[in-house]
Amino acid sequence: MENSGRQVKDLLYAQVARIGKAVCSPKRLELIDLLCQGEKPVERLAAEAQISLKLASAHLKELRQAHMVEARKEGKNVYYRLTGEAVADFWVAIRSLAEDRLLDLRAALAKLAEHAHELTPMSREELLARAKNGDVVVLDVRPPSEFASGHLPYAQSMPLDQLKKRLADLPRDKPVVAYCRGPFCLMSKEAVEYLNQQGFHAFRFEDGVAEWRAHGLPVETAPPL
Amino acid sequence: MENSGRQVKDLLYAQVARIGKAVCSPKRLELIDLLCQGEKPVERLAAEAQISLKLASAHLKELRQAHMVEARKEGKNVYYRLTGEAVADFWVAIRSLAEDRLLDLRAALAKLAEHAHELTPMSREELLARAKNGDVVVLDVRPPSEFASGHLPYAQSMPLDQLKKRLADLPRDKPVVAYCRGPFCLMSKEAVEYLNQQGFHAFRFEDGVAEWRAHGLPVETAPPL
DNA sequence: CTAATAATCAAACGTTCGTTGGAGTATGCG
DNA sequence: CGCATACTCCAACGAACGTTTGATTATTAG
Repeated sequence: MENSGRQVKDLLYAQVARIGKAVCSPKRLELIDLLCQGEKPVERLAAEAQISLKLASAHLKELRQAHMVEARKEGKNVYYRLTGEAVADFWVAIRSLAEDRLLDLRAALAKLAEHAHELTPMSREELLARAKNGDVVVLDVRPPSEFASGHLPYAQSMPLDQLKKRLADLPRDKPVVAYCRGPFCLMSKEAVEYLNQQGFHAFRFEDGVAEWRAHGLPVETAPPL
Repeated sequence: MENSGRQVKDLLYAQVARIGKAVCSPKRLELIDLLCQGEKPVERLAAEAQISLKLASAHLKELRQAHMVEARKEGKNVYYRLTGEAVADFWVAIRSLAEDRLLDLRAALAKLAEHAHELTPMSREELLARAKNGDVVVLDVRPPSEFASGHLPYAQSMPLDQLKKRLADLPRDKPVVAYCRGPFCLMSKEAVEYLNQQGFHAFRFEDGVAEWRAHGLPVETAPPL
């Protein structure tokens, strides 16, 4: 009786540990972060996480066995996606806990924002209101496919590699706020540094779509233009 | 430049993976679950998780290195506690995700509730309101020390091993709702089965204090009597 | 003081995990 | 058809992990 209780408990905790095992590898976490931006084929995931295709495939298999991602085959490609928003929320939660508890991580993030003035001094709600009014221009500097599968309201797609060619589209008299995949992504930082060099009033917004949605705010999925 | 970006990202994801590593072992998850009930010395943690003292010590060291628990020495004992409510919230979150995604876990939990009528057919808010009115009696069947360090409002302490002696304290004309450490704890199940055998109208409530608090509901820390 | 308790440390075991290389499977193209 | 692409499976390596054993450090009791 006492022993059967132990067996049940071992089984229950072991099941939760399957999720834990899935998120104990840095590369798997990075893949989850990438998949928060929308579904992608293995090849793209491997390239963006800078690992071999084989290794990406192996890690994705682990994530699939934990039912955190699922695959869809289309032509020669296998597209992976998260099994639900709960997985993205969990990624936001574990990253938040790590930021909260691990001083090393907080120090590393602070170093990324060493030019403090580059960080947007606005709350999510304020940004949303001012973007609605047209008081600020919100730029999504991720690749177009990620923009298409979900972006902040009133944001316009401005992939990092097109920024230099499309400077004329941007106002010089209004604040420009750039965001990308989230706090661990460096694309918006790069964009903001370049824009400020060119005389714009540019700020970085740390949220990605996953953080935005996890805090209960709306996300648009159809391109606005 | 591109390479330094990789180094930064590797560092960031590796930090988050420290949290993941801490929660990839079933025993460590069980220790976290136990510590959600309040601080405890190593010996008690080891006994309740049914592992050796040495092994418990080793696992607690891992958790300490992830800054999820901290220790306080008092006399011959070392008392461990969670470093904050965020850790308890995270435990609730990872367990919820596992319940959500892993069919094996859902099946095991359903088997625990095989007598469906034993589960409380009430929301948290409804239970709180009816307990306030005195329409139901809420029993905390955990050990007294855990009750003392935090319990549901209007609950009375009724440790499982004292239940048989104190049956006279319980009403036979009102529903009796018993809770314990949470969904993975079997104490409330045992209590409810016994009470129903004895002719009471007893129900199990799956939440523990951590679940209750994570959903934004109030927790009392001083014993009511 | 010595003896006993509570806990950690150090070493060692078998196991599992991350990663790589090679082979194998399905799909699309010419 | 044959070849290239996209991916998965299998085997193998070293590294890291979970667990146990024995020795070691604090603290209390006698």
